[in-house]
Amino acid sequence: MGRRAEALELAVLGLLHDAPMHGYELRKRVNSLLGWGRAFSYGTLYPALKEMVRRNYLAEDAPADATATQPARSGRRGKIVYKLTPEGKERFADLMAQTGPSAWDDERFGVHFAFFGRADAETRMRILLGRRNRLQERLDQFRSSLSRTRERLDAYTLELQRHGLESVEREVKWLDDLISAEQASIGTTTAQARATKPRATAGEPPADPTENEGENGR
Amino acid sequence: MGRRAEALELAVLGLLHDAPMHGYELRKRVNSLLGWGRAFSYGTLYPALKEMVRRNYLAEDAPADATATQPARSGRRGKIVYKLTPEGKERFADLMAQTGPSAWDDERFGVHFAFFGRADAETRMRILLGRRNRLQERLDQFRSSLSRTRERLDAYTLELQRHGLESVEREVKWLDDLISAEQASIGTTTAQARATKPRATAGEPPADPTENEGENGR
DNA sequence: TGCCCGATGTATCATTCCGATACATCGGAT
DNA sequence: ATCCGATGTATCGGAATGATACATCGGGCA
Repeated sequence: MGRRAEALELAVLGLLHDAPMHGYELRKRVNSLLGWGRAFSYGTLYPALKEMVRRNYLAEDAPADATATQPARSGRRGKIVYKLTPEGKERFADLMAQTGPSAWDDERFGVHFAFFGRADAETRMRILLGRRNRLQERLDQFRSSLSRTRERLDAYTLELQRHGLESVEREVKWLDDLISAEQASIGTTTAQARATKPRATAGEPPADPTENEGENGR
Repeated sequence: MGRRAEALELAVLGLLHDAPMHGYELRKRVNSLLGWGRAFSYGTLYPALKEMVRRNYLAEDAPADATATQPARSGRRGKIVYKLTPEGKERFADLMAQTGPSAWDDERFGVHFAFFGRADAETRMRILLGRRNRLQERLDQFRSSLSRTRERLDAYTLELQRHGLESVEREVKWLDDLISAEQASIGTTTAQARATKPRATAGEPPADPTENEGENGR
């Protein structure tokens, strides 16, 4: 199926879990959900949506808007609202429950993480751990290959390498913090509304006192 | 031609500038040069190499290795060493001198930066500035879109957003530092071998929004 | 001595994916 | 009144990937 398409499928399923949407908005949401990464194009989204309808994960729905009576207007190209079917919910649950490399993959980890609120604690932990280990591994072989060829690099190339390394290191640290937070919350939670936030670092950047945190709503 | 292919072309040209190589090693070097990003596959590399040979940027060369005499062995699939032609050097210089979005693009910035040592100071500065502004812009619209929909996000999604934001902010800071370093070295250097390293973490932050080409991504 | 195996090496191809574009409607600014 | 940018659905040529095939080589080891 292709890793990327799989990530897209999960993202669509997850977003439609909250509310029905049409393609245009879906695309914006998916791409802002993953923010940083490469954006999905319509050439990927629409075929994917069709396939998902075909498999009965989604249902199309053309809402009768204000202009109620729309008779046999053939060439009419109306808005199409997609919503989740029960099969779609099931599919989402299946995909979320996966803990193999297909979950901590570069392409797919972000989507999985975004919907962690709908996964169980054990799954979360396995994915976090898997992701962390993969990055750590990559870090190690990168470092060793660097030390083998360091002498012949000019200053800019070297700086690029250093910066890349630092980024991945930071990523690992982020994951470590998240893992700690998860572990802490396992101890304190059994059948009770959890209030612990996954945020465990002492950051200040946004300077923006928000109270959000409904934990996972719906 | 495709952004990605262009990045690959520049990387190949730049690497062969130092020493001839064959495809296998070329691929390893290119991919470790960019480290973090997506790796190029052979299905991309070999066709690209052929095209570059066709355009006369590269010359193939089957070196007579230690086992000197290799007679009319027909089906022999030998190693192919690629080396830069004068046209190739020219092409490299042309690509490096570009300062449009095609230089500070997500795909291409890294390669350009890696070979900054062979670009002049003015080009370096323009690319750095362009890249910085592009990221800053992306940051702004991301922040505003976040504040518009913040209330309905669950904790994990929010954390993902926050982390993405932080990464880009850090990237901008990195660029700011590099820009400061470049500016400092402009003052002290005219027609002299520069020994200053690009790394100098005493940034004079943004200060001045110079001209920018905006070009939008998603 | 022979054999196996992982690294090196070149090459291709079906499938997947992107980027550009076409087409259409709508609300708001001038 | 009309222009224009945002919203919206859809497709297609071509670019890129991931998998695979094929081949050589050096070294470990029974």
